[in-house]
Amino acid sequence: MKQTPELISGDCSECPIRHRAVCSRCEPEELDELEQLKYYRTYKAGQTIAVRGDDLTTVSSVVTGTATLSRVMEDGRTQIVGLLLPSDFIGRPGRTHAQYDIQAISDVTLCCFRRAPFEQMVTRTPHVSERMLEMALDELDAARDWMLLLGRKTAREKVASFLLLIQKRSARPGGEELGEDLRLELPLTREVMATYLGLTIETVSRQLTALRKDGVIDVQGKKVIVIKDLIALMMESGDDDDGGILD
Amino acid sequence: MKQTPELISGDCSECPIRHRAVCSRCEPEELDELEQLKYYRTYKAGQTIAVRGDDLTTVSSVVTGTATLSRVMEDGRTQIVGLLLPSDFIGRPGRTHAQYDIQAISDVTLCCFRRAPFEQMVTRTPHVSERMLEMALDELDAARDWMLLLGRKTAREKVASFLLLIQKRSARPGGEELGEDLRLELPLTREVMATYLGLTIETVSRQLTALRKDGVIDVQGKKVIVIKDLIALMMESGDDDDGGILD
DNA sequence: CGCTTAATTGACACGATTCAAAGATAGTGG
DNA sequence: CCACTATCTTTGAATCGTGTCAATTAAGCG
Repeated sequence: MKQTPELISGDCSECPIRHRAVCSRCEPEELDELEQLKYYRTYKAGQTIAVRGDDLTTVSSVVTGTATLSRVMEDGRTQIVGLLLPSDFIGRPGRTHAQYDIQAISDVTLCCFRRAPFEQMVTRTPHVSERMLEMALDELDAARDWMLLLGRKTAREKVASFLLLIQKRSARPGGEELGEDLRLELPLTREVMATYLGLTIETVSRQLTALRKDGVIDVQGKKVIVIKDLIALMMESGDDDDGGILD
Repeated sequence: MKQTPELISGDCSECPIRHRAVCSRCEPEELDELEQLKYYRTYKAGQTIAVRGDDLTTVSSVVTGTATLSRVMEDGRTQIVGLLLPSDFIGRPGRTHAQYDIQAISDVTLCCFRRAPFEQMVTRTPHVSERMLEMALDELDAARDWMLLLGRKTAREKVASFLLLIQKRSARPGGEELGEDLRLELPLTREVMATYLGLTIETVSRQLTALRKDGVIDVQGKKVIVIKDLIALMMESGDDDDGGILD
């Protein structure tokens, strides 16, 4: 679990998620206000950030690392219902208790705000609430796409869709259309994949093997997957194109 | 498909969804402004309201009736990703194309606004955008709960959960703790149920039969289901309680 | 280099789907 | 008012995909 401790300056203008988080639309003076409220908190990989029912005294943005949102049934069956990546927001106005379990799956840094002052701030600064609405609606779309996957896709389609999701999210903007950003470094175990896809570990493993044998991907060790045939993988995922809906 | 045409006055203060829709927090003068923009549009049961990719020139609130949001795969597999009930909102700021197919499953009346003027209005009236954020986050929670259902629940649990969902939503506020609002009039065919639950029609039918044979429910004709044992049904649904998270 | 944990593979079981047919229901017209 | 018809629902039998349980292999770390 060694990881270079990423030193994060207190200066919001230097923040790696400056342009995407809830604060992305803020004017300099609004940023100043946020800057006074915020503080950082870090979690190690595997650590629990919150469990369902917890009193949420803070809200936060993910600055670095990855966390999962999940729901657990009484008998232990678990479904990951969201992946929290840098710039994603944790908590919501008007809700004092956590609805989901939140776990760090890599080392995570959060930019935290005490809830009450943050909520006051939000009502005063439309730039924050506008951005929060936009982010919430994006998450809603993502959740609904995932519902299609969970409800209707086969195991093979699920795994293919997952690899494409990771590929899209880890793509460095600009440059990868040259073709060779198709090497995925998964920060995730098979268990996390399975829990996200509504499958078992064994099934995920079998589907990866099958895709490898069919020449679509290459599996190198536990954490690296190379997409050998992106077009084929897209076909396997069962997704149609977006019909030109990329507002 | 006969249905008494519900005459809806143009007066927002008389509106059946006045207290729950995006406009619920508006001051009288804000309502006046909305009133000038709005117009009603009706759809018959079964009619398509929008298909994925459509140019959305309007946004709207459901006033009466029920509609579904769904995603369809190329080969026809379909998943309903949301139920639109009175007060639910259709469309989103900053998005010009429909992301989902929208279909009326009963006769539906929408309160419509042309998109551009509505968006301008929203930026000026925080009461609307606040409410939209709240509603979006509620929908997100509902979507995530549904992900647990789709990913991890058995067919029997899915059907039980569905009946409880309908029961909760059709419960008249106050009064049903006397016990006998447990007669559900489903406006839905088995097909809609199946498409919502990620199952086939046959499986839904079998599970309803099984629940009936076990004395949990009673099925009267196609559209009426009586919950004979609510506690048992809750057990069957696989949901734990909410841990006291009812903000 | 060995040890611990994660991942893979295999055999089998079970639940849900598929395909097919019969039964019930609601709407229509005589 | 009843028969007729189209549609929806239920039921049955066989199949297929994924889960379960168990054993083996590989990877990563001290």
